[in-house]
Amino acid sequence: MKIIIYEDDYKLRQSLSLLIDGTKGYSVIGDFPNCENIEKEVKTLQPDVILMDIDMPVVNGIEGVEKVKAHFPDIKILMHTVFDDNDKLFACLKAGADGYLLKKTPPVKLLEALQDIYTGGAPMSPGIARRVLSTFHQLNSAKNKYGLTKREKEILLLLTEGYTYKAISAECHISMDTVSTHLRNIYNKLHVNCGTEAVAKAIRERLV
Amino acid sequence: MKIIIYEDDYKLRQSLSLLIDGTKGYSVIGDFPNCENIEKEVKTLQPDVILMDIDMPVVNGIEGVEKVKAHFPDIKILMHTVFDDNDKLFACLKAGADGYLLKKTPPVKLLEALQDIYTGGAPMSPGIARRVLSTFHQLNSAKNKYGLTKREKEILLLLTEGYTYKAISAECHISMDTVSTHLRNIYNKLHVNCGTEAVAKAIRERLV
DNA sequence: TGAAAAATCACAGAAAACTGTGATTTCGTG
DNA sequence: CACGAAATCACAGTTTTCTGTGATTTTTCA
Repeated sequence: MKIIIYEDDYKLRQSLSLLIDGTKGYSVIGDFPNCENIEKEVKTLQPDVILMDIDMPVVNGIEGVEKVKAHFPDIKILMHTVFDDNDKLFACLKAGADGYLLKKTPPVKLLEALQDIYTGGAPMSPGIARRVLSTFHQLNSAKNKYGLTKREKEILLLLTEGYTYKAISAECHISMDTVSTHLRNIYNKLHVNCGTEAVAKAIRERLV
Repeated sequence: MKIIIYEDDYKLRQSLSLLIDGTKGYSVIGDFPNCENIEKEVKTLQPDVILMDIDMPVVNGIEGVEKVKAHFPDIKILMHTVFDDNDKLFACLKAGADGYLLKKTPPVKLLEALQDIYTGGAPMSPGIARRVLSTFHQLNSAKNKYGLTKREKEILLLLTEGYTYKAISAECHISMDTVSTHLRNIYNKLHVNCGTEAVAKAIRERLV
């Protein structure tokens, strides 16, 4: 397994390099203090895995991830950082990071994580994984917090699909005035003033 | 750590129970073939962790998760299943599962996962974790596949927030006709016919 | 610096959406 | 069965949105 390390702290970079390169099966083929020339470095060295800090001068880790993933989506990137706030975390995940470890992770776990990511896993520190999963949780909950009726949901759904009042009336076999009434009630229940706002709210809060 | 097992296969249930209960620090306080009376069982036994199969007769694991999490959100639930398709996976996560292991997981890893979930982690089989992370990936990509200009994105954003043409014209210090023109171009680029449809597409595809 | 892209404005008619007010019918449940 | 919630319809007036057509100015970039 060929590894590159990006880490601005010189001593830490050396320690990591020693630890990893000194373990059988792992080979550190490069280490750098920031992502300024990451494209060239990756292209030249062709690593399997990149161990990536976030907070680095000049070009930070998140930009680094974007650059690498744009050209080499198969190279795995393991974030290694002190940040455990949601903003940084999800920015990394969106950029395409394949794993996310906090720096307090013990060396043994770090080596395991490298192995894991190399073989198709997605290692995360415990709290991080929990945070990621919890983004899925509420998706279902509070499903009907606005008290929409069955018919109202049906009509709101059609509205989100671009149906006009007339088209809805045809689809539901009711008069346009009835559609109008339903939508009026929907707008009141959602506390919005027009169709576009209702659609936005419906999709954002997954009401449909 | 007090554990309940839900698993319809009698022999597997016995094996799991023996394995886990026979390990120091783990205590299996109940095992059942389905989730029919899960609320009562959980209330009576007060487990720390539930090991949950999905495909069970009468009341399946996903419904089980929903029932437990509705009343006891702090009890951790580790899914243990042969299914590795996205539908089942995300259904479980939305229901509130805290971890997801495939049945091919070796016993040692299963015990580790129980420990992990108990201490606030979210253990997942390698491929599963990868699948979960990849849902975040594309969120950024194809950002501008419709070729919207800066101004167009700005106006589309306002539209999704419920601004009328008039309000947009005020906000952007341009005439209503210009707003009209911009939106006309936006609708063309997005291949939609009206504002609501554009808003729906913009939010669904995260253009704004 | 010259062509293309982006942003701006104008006018006008047609279509659609929104609001107010009021009423009837259907349906499920205590 | 009675009651309330849900669903239905009607009418009318106002506002907003959409479409067609055409044009000018500003910016960007090869």
